[in-house]
Amino acid sequence: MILTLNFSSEIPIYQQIRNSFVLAIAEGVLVNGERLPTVRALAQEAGVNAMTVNKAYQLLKQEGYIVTDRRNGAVVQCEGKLNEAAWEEMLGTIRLLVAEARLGGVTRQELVAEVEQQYQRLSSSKAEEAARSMGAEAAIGCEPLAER
Amino acid sequence: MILTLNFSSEIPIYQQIRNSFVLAIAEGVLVNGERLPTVRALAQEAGVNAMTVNKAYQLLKQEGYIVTDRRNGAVVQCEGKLNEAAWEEMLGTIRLLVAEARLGGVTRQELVAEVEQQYQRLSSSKAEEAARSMGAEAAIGCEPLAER
Amino acid sequence: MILTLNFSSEIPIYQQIRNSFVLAIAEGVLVNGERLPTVRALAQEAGVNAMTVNKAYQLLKQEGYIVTDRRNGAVVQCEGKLNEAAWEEMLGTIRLLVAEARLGGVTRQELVAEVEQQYQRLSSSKAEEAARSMGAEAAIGCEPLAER
Amino acid sequence: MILTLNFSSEIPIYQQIRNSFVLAIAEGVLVNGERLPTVRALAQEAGVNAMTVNKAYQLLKQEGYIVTDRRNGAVVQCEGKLNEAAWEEMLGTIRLLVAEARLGGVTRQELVAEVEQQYQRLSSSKAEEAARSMGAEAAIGCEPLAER
DNA sequence: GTGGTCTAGACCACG
DNA sequence: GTGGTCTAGACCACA
Repeated sequence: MILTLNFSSEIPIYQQIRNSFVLAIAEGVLVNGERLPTVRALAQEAGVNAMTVNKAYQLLKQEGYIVTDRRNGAVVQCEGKLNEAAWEEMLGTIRLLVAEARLGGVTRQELVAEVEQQYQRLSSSKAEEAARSMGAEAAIGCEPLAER
Repeated sequence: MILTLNFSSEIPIYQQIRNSFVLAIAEGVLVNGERLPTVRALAQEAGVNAMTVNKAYQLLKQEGYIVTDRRNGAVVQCEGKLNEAAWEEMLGTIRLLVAEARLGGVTRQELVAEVEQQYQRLSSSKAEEAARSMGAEAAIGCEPLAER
Repeated sequence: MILTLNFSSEIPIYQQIRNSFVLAIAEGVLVNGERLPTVRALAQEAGVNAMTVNKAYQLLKQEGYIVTDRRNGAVVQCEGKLNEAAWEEMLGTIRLLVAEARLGGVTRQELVAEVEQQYQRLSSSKAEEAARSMGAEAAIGCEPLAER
Repeated sequence: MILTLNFSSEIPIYQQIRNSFVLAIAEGVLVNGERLPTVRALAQEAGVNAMTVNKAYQLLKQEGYIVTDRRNGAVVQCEGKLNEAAWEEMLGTIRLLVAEARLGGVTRQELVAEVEQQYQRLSSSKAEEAARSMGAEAAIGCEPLAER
C-alpha cells in the first residue's frame, strides 16, 4: 500500500487518506472483505498521527466503504449504493466540474472521453483483479453484477 | 443576481460565492465584459462580511475568470484556457468523482449522460444568451471559438 | 439456540450475547432451571472466543439472570426483581429513549403502542411456552406472580 | 447550562454530553435556532478537553440535532424525523428495555405509565418554553405541529 | 494487538 | 473568536 500525502495541501490529511482508499477500492487494489492496514501501522508508514488515520477510517465507515470488524479491524465492505444526499452532492460536483471545464476550453468530447477513460480504467483494473484471485466469490468487489 | 448560500455547509462561504459566479458565467448569465456587483453591495445583499465577498473576488481574479479595474470594479473576463496545474487538479477531481460514482452504483452510461447533459445545458444557455444580446462580440462569453 | 451476532456493530459482542439471552429468557425460549449451552460449545457455534462467551455469562450471572453451578454449568434462575441501581439506570434509558423518540417525530401514542405490543408479545410467548411444557412449576419462568 | 458528567462511567464522555443536549432539546431548554455554548467554553466549564466536546457536537450534527453555522457556531436545528436505521435501532432498544423490565418485575402498567409520564413531561416543558418566549415562531422548537 | 477514547497543547482557515 | 485539524503521547475495552 503506497499512499502519497501532500502535507502542504489545503485538503486535510485525513481526507487525502480517505480519497486514496476510495480510489484503491474502485481500482480493485482493495477488494471486498480485504483488511485495511491497522491504524497504527498506516500512521507510522505515512508519518502521521494515529488519530488522523482513525478519522479517515471513521469517515470511510460512515460513507459505507468499510466496516470495522471487532475481531479483524477495518475491512472493505462496499455498499454499492449511494444515498440521496450523496447523489445530490455528486450532481453539484459534476455541475461545477463541467462549468469549469467548459470555461477552461475543454470541449465536450474531451471531457466525456476523460470520464469514460477513467471509468474504463476502473473496470479493467477490477476485472484484472478478479481474474488474478482464484476465488471468484471473494473477488467480486463492489462492482454491480451487470458490469462483470 | 440571486445567490443562495448555505451557512451550515462544509464549503466555505467565499468558495460558494466563487462557485456561484463560475456557474453564472458558464451559463451565460454573466457575459464577458459584464460588471459584477460591488463587494459591499453583494455583501449586504447576501448578508455576509465584505471580507468574504472580497476573498471570493480575489479567487475569481486569480483563477482568470474576472479582472478588476479601479474604475469599473470587477468585470467578467474569462481566459478560456486552463493552465497546467488547473488541468491536473481537474483530472484528480474527475478520477475521484468517477471512482465514487462507480462504487456508488452509477453506471458509465448514467455518469456520461449526466456530464453531457450538463455540458449541453451550458451550451444552450450560452446560445440563448448570445441571441438575446445584440452585440455578438460581447455576448460570446468565454467559450473557445472551436466550440461555436 | 440461534444467536445472530453483528461483528461490525458498535455493541460489544459479549453484550450482544448477553442481550440475546435476556430476550430469550423474557420470551420464554429459555425457562427457569433450563441449562445454557456450555461456554465452549457456544463459542464454537458462534465463532467467537470462549473468553467472550464467558464474559457474557459472568454478566448475566452478575445481573441475576442465571446462576452457575459447578455440576450443571449455567442455568437460568431469574431473580424477578430489579435492584435500586438497575431501576435508576432503566429510568435513564427511558428518559433518553422518550426524548429521542419525541424529537424524532414519534408520537406518544406510537411509542406507547410499541412498548405495549412488545410487552404483550413477551406475555403471550411465555404463556405459550408454559402451556407447551408439562411441568408448570418449571415453566413459570421469571414473571412475578402478580402477572399471572 | 448545567451538565453533569460521570467520569467513571463506562459511557464515553462525548456520549454523555451528546445525551445531555438531546435531553435539553427535548425538554425545550434549548429551542430551535438557539446557540450552543462554544466548544472551548463548554470544555472549560465541564473540565474536559475541547476535542471531546467537539466530538459530541459532531455526533449531534451527524444525527440531525444541530447544525454548525459558519458564522455563529453550533445552533439547534432539529430535523424532527428519524431515518430508517435510527428507528430500527430504537426498536431494538425498546425490545430490550421491555424484556429487562418484564424480567425485573416491572408490570406493563408501570412501564407504560413511566413512558407516558416522561413524554408528558417533555410536552409540558416545551409548552412552557413556548409560552415564555414571545416569538411563537422561534419557540416552535422541534415538536411536530400536531402537538401544539 | 485492535480500535476507541481522552488529554493538553498547537496551528490554521474562516468570518 | 469560531470550529476544524493535527500532534504525541496515554489508557482502556475488546477479543
